[in-house]
Amino acid sequence: MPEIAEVETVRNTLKNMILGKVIKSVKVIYPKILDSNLEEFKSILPGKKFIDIKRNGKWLIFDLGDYYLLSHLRMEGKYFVKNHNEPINKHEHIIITFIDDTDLRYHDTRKFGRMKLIKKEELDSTPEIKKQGIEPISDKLTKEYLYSKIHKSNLPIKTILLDQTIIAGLGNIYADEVLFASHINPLKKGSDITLSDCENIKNTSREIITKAIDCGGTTIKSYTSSLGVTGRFQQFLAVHKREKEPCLICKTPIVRIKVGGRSTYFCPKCQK
DNA sequence: AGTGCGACCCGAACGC
DNA sequence: TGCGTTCGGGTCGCAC
Repeated sequence: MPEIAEVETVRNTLKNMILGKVIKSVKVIYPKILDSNLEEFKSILPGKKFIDIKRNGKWLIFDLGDYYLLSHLRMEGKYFVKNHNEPINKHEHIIITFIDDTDLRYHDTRKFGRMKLIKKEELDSTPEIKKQGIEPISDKLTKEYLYSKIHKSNLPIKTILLDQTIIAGLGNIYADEVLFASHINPLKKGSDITLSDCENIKNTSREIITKAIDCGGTTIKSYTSSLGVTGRFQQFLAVHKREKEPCLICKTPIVRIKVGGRSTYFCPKCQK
């Protein structure tokens, strides 16, 4: 599932593949992916050029000149660049064809991803972007900021870390990893989180996301015509998806519980 | 306002 | 073997 590091990898890879390309036509096979008017989407895109690709939290932001195309991959969204004459896969829902007869194809087995076309000046007032919190790799993420957002909440810290309006881009995997690295129990209430905890969360989230982005970067060479989201970060996971396996620090079996409806992995000894 | 939960999807894992 | 059922996961929107 793409989190901030995977989205950053997709962004960098796509920049190398589609910047400068001009759209010839658009085919929308599954319109529910769009949070925009279908007819507008199909009529506005042709003629636009991909000028840049930005990112905010888990949102990809394609710069088309006077418009932005926003794209959220949710669980399994992927982009593929293919020749226009290749057969359309059953999970390819949006096809953007360029004047050089290559396609940018949006592929999503779960159909959870979303796209939205907005005028450039609307970016800062678009709800999806406006409510993004501070990214883990931003200098603006301070322990004081985190403490102010966390210490009045009765929710478990795991749930708080998944709130994109506080930290933008952390998902279920990295939230578990950050809490393990910070020695914080995922069920600890926001109101019990200390300033020192916040400093740990700030530091470990920056370290983990930076490392994950670096890992994603190392896989760029393996992308050819397909742009998956399989980074190499898996090999560094300390707790996530490691139920019953020994803790890397103390050998205690990793425990899996549900927090706020989400699978949560932690070490009961290291994360009291 | 803060919180909880169903809905959205469908492939994989599971149960019989 | 093959069928039906359950689960997961990010975010939204509705209910309380």
